[in-house]
Amino acid sequence: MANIKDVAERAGVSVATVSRVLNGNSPVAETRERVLAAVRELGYRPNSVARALRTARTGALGLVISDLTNPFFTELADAVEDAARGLGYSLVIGNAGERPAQQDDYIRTLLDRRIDGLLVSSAGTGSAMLREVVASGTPLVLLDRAVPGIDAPCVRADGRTALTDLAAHLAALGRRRPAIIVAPAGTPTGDERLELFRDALAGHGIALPDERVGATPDLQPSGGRRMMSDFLDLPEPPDAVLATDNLMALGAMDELRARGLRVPDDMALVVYDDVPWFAHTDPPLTAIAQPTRDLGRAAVRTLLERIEGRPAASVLLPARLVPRRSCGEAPAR
Amino acid sequence: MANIKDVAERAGVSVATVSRVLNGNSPVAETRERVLAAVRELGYRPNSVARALRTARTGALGLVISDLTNPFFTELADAVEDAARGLGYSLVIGNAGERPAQQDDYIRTLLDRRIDGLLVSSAGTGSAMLREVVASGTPLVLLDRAVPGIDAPCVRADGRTALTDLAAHLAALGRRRPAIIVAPAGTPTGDERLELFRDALAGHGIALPDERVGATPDLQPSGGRRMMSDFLDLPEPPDAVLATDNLMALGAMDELRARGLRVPDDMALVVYDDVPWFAHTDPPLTAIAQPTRDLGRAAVRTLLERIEGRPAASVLLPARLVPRRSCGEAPAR
DNA sequence: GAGGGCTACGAAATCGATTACACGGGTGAT
DNA sequence: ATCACCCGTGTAATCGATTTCGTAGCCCTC
Repeated sequence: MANIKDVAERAGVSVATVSRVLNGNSPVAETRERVLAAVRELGYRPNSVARALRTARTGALGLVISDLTNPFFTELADAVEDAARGLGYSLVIGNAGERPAQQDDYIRTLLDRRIDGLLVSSAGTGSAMLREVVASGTPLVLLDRAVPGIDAPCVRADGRTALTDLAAHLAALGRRRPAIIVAPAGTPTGDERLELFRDALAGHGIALPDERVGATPDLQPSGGRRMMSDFLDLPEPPDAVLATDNLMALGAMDELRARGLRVPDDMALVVYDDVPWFAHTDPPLTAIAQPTRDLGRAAVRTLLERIEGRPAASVLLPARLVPRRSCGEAPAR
Repeated sequence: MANIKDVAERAGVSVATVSRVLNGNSPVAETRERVLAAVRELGYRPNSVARALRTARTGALGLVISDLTNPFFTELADAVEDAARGLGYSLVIGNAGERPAQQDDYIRTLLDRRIDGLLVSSAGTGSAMLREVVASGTPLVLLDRAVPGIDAPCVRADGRTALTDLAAHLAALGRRRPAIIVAPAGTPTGDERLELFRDALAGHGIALPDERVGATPDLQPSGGRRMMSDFLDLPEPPDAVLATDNLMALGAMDELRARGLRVPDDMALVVYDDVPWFAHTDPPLTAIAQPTRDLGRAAVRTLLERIEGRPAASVLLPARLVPRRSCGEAPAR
């Protein structure tokens, strides 16, 4: 592949001139044409590795995502990728698969690669490597999941309004014994959703006792299914279940179907994360929609602020309730 | 961040020695300990940009995927990412979103970044930039979709056996009027699936007339829905439909539901790509499962062969029929 | 017409690693 | 005892760009 020296020789100028023409920094001479012609003829494309070394900017962002195969994170990654490209950045992606060790591995190699900035939707609360990121001065933005003790802006959705609306929705439909399936205790996201939901229900005089709070070890269908099964085995089973992750909701539906129970007649079901699929289930599931693409965009924008040296604050975008038919009664629309 | 010179000074040796200790190339001296101590104390990590410039190897692979939000490709990307990491490579990802122009854009920047090898599941048949990749000498492996005129190994699934089995399955269940929903004509994947299906059906004396072949402009639910609608409006509607992409199947299901038709009683439905979700639909959909993760692994392995200068052949892995309940009768299991 | 200020450009330093080459000193063979 | 060789190490070239600094030539002004 042709390099800048080849171009310089062909155009009969120095490499400095070639570089200047290409970066539009200073000159505007008639050499310009000769240089551009040489570039064209040789099919020259600057080596961005060399450029990165010299300028200390790689033009790449790192994204470490907790689980790429979870549709919510897929869409998030897609939005991030889109935004990054729009701003001229490439994206180096790492899938932690919810394993903190792997996440740390990735962060390390991304730092070695001198990415210009890092986005992390952290698996677990493992913050050892994240602390190093902060120490290294690499711009960092947390995505979807805040990490205690890490001083970096966090971009995520706020479920308060949506959960308040959901409580009202359930109360209006006469559901008195709600339940919730959450991530393991200690997960900031899970804890928060539980707390907000409980508060919102309290506003309608509805309790959410611990027996109707099911924590799964992982965010997988199997966990959701087991929790639903436990709920159904209670002396007084719930009449509505909120699954705080889309995969867990899938499992919960399986269990209902396996027992021959129908949604919404026998059980109301609500899912956190409005992935397109849920509009195609039978019945379409009432969902809490996080503004996924907006989150991705906002995260990249925030990261760029940091990269360019400006201060950047955390971003909290409202999630909203999307009523469909899984709690009874058609949505107003 | 500390660099190799800092380490050298602290250890009282030359940078060459530091490099050699770290890369295990030649020495085994007692300086070794001093160097390692200095590395530890300074928290030194080699700058891979500099290393890449010098060695002409970036340790990164590029993946241009046709549509990241399509679950089939999500899983494929995930498998590729996994395999790449396992072999010590990072993955720079680009989502073409089925837009050839964007695909070319990505390929260009990936080449500029001097990735060690490139995986492309090509959107459309746009091969201009792919031709350049081949010309540049960058190892290239095509994924899932072959591109005519591009001399590079292609890793994909072979649907022949699965479609033969499907034809038998449908024939055994008494379905005589099958239909197929495919990608636009001219798409190698779509054309091939149509042809194989038609051949397989012919083996059972079943015809697949053009009126029961629906081509959608895009691989989206909306297209699948429209095609299903067209089929249902035929004077003699089909009694079984094969959707050759999972998203199109979703749309097809929507249309059936909207018309109050039931699967499998009123219509048998089969989906290409066995994404986990289809096991959770009601009824669970009979599917043609591509060995997605194996494809990803094989693709990376093939790419590495090329990177290491060995010749590499195309790989064709068999897809298989996963009978569930959407064509009638419970699967044997 | 001399000095000052631009402009356009080249020479060379630089980024941070790897590596070819040179060299000093120890070891083993003869 | 001498020579060849090897081992461990340092010096310096190198990868391909960007950027600082210097300079030649030009125009302008007084």
